[in-house]
Amino acid sequence: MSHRATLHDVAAQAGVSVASASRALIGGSASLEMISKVRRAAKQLGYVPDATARSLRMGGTRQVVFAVDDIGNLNYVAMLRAIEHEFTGAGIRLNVTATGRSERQTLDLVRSMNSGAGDGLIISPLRVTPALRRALLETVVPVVVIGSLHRDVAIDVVSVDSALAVELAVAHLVATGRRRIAFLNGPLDTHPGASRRRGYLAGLAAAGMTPDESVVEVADDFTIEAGRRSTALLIERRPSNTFDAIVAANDLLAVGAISTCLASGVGVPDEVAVTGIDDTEFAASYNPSITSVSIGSAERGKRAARLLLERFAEPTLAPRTSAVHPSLIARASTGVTRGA
Amino acid sequence: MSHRATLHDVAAQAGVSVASASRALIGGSASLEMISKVRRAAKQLGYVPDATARSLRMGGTRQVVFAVDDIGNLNYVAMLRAIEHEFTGAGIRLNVTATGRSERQTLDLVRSMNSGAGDGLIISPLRVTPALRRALLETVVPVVVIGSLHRDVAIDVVSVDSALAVELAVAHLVATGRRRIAFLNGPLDTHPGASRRRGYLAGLAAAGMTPDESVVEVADDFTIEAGRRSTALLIERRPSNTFDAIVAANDLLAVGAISTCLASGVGVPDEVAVTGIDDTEFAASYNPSITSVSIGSAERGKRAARLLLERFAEPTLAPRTSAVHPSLIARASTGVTRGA
DNA sequence: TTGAAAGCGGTACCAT
DNA sequence: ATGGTACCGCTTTCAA
Repeated sequence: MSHRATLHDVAAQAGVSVASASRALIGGSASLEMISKVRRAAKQLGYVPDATARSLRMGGTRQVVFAVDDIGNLNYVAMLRAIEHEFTGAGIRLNVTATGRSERQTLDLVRSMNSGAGDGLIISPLRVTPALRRALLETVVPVVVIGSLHRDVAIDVVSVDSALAVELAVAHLVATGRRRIAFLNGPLDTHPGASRRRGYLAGLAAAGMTPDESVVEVADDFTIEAGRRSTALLIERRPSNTFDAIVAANDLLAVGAISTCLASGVGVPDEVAVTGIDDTEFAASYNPSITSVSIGSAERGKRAARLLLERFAEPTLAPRTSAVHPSLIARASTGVTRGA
Repeated sequence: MSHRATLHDVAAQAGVSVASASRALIGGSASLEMISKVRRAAKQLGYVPDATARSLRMGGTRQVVFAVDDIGNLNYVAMLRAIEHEFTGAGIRLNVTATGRSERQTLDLVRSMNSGAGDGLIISPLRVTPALRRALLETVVPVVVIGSLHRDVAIDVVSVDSALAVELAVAHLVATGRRRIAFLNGPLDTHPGASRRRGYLAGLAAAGMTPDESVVEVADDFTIEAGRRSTALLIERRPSNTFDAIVAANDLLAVGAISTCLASGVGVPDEVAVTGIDDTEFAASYNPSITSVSIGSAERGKRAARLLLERFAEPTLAPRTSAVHPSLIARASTGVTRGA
């Protein structure tokens, strides 16, 4: 068997027309005899329908693309699992692609949707540049953004109040007696970076504290390594600029912060309390376990999938926004659940 | 613009034939005037070629599928990145799919390759069942397995001596003075589970130690949570069955082991040393940092991608096997690099 | 119920 | 260099 069997081969083998063969397999009108004849031939030849040809004819791959910046972030893994779960059963396959932090790659990916890469796109971009926004609008298939679009563009969005997440963290630290709260942020040109900074300032203001930029560091990425580097800078400036807490903009940064503190002999949570955001398994399992603000990653994934599914069914629906509420999970890194 | 522009539309707009339009865009023989005319029309209409149609005609999606069991394991993320890196530039898109631990899903995925899901498959299966082995053999597109196939089936494989990895861990523990070494394994019906058990026994034998099944636990998954549960059982049996080290079958299990030990008041590494396997970022950043045996995940991903690329170029190549060597990275969890 | 034939959107071979 | 056309594999009218 040097070549894959096509429907033609099956029809020939069964001694019927391709049309009949197609109907017999798909479930059109066909006699029982026809059905058994064709099925037998198909089995004999090991026939498998060609998805490409079917897509071309039917217009639509039964495939959805999920695009994330950093697949190494468990945050996205949680979304991925939830999305996959929604689609399984709907007979839709999920195509995960990491856009690798480069705008070029992201744009290519988004544009590829117009050439049939999938029937829909779920994307969670760190940076929403004008070019990306335009590309998303020009996409012919439905798009759902997990994150924010900055403007009222006509696209479905699942969002979370990222600033509020940080406010919750700050409030928790204040409530547990911390007085000088440092901030370990990610890049300011990302949406999370920008909004979390706002949340930090709002949180301080709510507590009647004045911000001090000397205890604010901006990591160049939302990763452990970047968190480590920036935390080292923070510590270097001590004790002249001291602090008794660090609010990290996500769990990976928090891990970087804690490991660096400990390696420098700074106790966590005794000397410095640390909080993260995302409530990943990483945070829950770290030592000490990390207080983190859940921004409902699994829930957002689930909602994104449903929005997409609903739009498939009803393409003329007005664009919708679905918001998830953040909630803080207190753990050992802020000293609240010590001994747990 | 209610409908996507097709090549027909472009040709009409430019006042030329579809054949000429195709050539002008693809790069066949065409006059400069033709090229500019067609390109202008294409831009005007926002024409984007349909990948599905092209695939059908050309035979081959420029897409490769990478299938892993647990996308939440950073081990696979390392492979993914390496693979992606190799394919980028070759103009091949990588389609990542998590097979979610269920054999059904895995089989469906593998079989879908025969219906044009991609031009090739890289798969790293935890369990190689007879059904999976058969499905892999029946696949019409090239397959590369990262792991092991148990038999000399005619498929490219990138492997690592998983048993040796555990032996290295045991030897390291022995060399650093540990005398009763517990083993936290993953499911025995997986390839890693089975071979790592062999490595554990071999390692003990090499050190002149006799195995004691009361310090061996088999977690029901290679995850943190499973590791936690099994470690709790291990600890429960102390001090009657004591141990001063735990060899975990991967980093996630190691994290589960350490966090459970610490939560139970068992010091790491003072009372119990712990080692992992995979050398993920998780291991490097944990507190204490975890001694882990690298099994070259990135390297294996890279090699798998290259094997596939080479087979694309030379389909008649004899099946090859490429082996990576494990190496131990000593960290704080075994007390060697304390204070680092 | 069945078969013949027209596409789906491209590409490539064939003449011109 | 250009246009006409067959064809990739499948689904779906349309007649018979």
